[in-house]
Amino acid sequence: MNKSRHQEIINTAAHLFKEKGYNAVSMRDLASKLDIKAASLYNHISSKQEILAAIVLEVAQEFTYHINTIFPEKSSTQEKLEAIIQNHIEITLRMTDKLACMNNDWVHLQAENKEKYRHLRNAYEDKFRAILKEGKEKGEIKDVDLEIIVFSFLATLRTLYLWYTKKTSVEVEILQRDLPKTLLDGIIS
Amino acid sequence: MNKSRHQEIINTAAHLFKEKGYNAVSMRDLASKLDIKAASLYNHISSKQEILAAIVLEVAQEFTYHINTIFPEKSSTQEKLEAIIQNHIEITLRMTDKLACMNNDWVHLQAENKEKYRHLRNAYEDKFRAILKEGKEKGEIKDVDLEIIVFSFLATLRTLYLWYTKKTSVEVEILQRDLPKTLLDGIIS
DNA sequence: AACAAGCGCTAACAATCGTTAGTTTTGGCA
DNA sequence: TGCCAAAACTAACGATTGTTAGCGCTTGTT
Repeated sequence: MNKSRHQEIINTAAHLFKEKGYNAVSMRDLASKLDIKAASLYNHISSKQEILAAIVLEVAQEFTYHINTIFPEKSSTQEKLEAIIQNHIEITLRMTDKLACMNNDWVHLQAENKEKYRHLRNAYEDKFRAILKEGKEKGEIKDVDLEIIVFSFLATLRTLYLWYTKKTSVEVEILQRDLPKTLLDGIIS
Repeated sequence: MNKSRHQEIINTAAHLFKEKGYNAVSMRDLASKLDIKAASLYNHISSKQEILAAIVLEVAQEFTYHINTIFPEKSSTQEKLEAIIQNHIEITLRMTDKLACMNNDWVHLQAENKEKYRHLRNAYEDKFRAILKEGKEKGEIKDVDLEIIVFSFLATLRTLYLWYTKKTSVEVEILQRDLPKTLLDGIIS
């Protein structure tokens, strides 16, 4: 039940891109999934590249928006990090296909759009870094190389969609309960 | 300084596949990087698909081999996990391009080769799971959902090559020192 | 009843793809 | 020097790619 044909095309594209990758999905593949001919797509979109940009930038902006809602001062570093983890889980559930597509296919964006994406992603990472840095200065976080924390957190959070495709959605509560534990407190008892 | 032209082709292909993805690299691209014509490639390899399979399966077998060298009984769970982390770091450094290619492009393998890869990967994950399970039974590991640990560890370890391209190789010792800490003991002080 | 817009269609384009056939060049060994 | 195999080349193939042009049907509004 899509609002417009435009959105329907983008959603279907995201689904196909997730499975096969941007370059392996032809406009004819996409059209056939929608039970129309490839040329008919161009009544709704202007190019294949535009579809990719719409998908990637939508998700990237979603992340940007959410990290900016996290209070700068009030809560503890731990609470902030937990909020970020919950954001990732929530977005992963809500827009699985588009998120997977963003992760795998942003490389295929052309000049301006690729730069826009890179900018959004860097801004997100910088926000994340800043939270960790503050936490380290306050002594709430261990003395471990900061970039390694950034990397290992985001590596896990960004690829949650891989986990979600394998498991049933019943186990989401377990993910929400145990993923923060694992990332924040480790696994050694 | 490659042993044979065959290896040189595969190494160059891995490099290009890493940057642009399997489908975005044409045989003409590959040939031109080697200063020859596309048709000349076929004196050394039989198809583009064969190149991909060689790359992906080589790396997958490397991982399989290494996890089988980890003692089943002797060492503690922590030591085993540290050994696995070191393996991932070492392989990431030694065959960055091929590893990246495996992670991104295994989807484009055809039937038999894709199945071979899936089998190797599943076997690796099972070994990893078994180590964790044993650790949990011995009480060496926290009572956290096992699949979440598997996922978050492997998500980080498999994408180390992303980190490596950004940072200088000088910081590898820091990675070897702090990544195990981060993954095993968490970041909250 | 006439019109316009939305949305599908067929047909075709130029470009590029992986790959093959057949030929020439190269370089090391007899 | 002459030979042979390895490895380069040119030319071309059929298929597929993203995209455009132009046409026709449907539907709701004037």
